[in-house]
Amino acid sequence: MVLIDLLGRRWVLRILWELRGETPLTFRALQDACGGISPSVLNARLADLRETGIAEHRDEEGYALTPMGRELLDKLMPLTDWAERWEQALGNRE
Amino acid sequence: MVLIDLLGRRWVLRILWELRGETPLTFRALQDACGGISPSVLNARLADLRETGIAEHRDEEGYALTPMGRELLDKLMPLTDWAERWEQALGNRE
DNA sequence: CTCCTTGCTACGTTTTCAGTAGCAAAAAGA
DNA sequence: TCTTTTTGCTACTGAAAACGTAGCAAGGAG
Repeated sequence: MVLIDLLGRRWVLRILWELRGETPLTFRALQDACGGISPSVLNARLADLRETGIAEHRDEEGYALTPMGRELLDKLMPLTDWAERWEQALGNRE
Repeated sequence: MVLIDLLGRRWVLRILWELRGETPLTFRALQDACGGISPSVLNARLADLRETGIAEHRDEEGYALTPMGRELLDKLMPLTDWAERWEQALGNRE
């Protein structure tokens, strides 16, 4: 339930997704990747993710997922299969 | 990405979770299950979920997941394992 | 000393959500 | 038939959150 609350906040899933790469992203790079999220909100969400041990800020590198955060992302990735079929089903009905 | 956008909206994950049972829920039952979400927002989110074929309203019964919605939930359920370890790790550090 | 990058904070505007009230339609009960 | 309930919402106001832009302090590069 705590997880539902966290993931249900706007931008959290997106940030997780944008941090899927191997190399860390700077604050501004992450902002751009998310398509122009405002810095105050990004900062708030990063605080959430850091407090819960999902993301971290590495000095001289930028933001990245913790090992735990990466596990979470790994559990989320299989959704792409479903999402593909889903989007196709949606397309066929409009 | 469309999925990230949809699931990232407030209450959507929660509604999905509350519809996990076998029997459909009425509008008000769902409202109570979500802990008092306001009806206008619930209605908006249900519209989102119906438009995307994830939930549906069955006459004389109430709201329930479509087969596709249930598949999505099935893909989401394995997260409980991770969430348990995560909450435990959080508890140990505060 | 200047210029650029980085990680933010400030702040006014806009959007969304919360919370309560209530309505029309259908079903249930008397 | 005439309430009373239940159900699925809509309306409205105030509060909270997000947007969008500006800008600042600290550090590094030139």
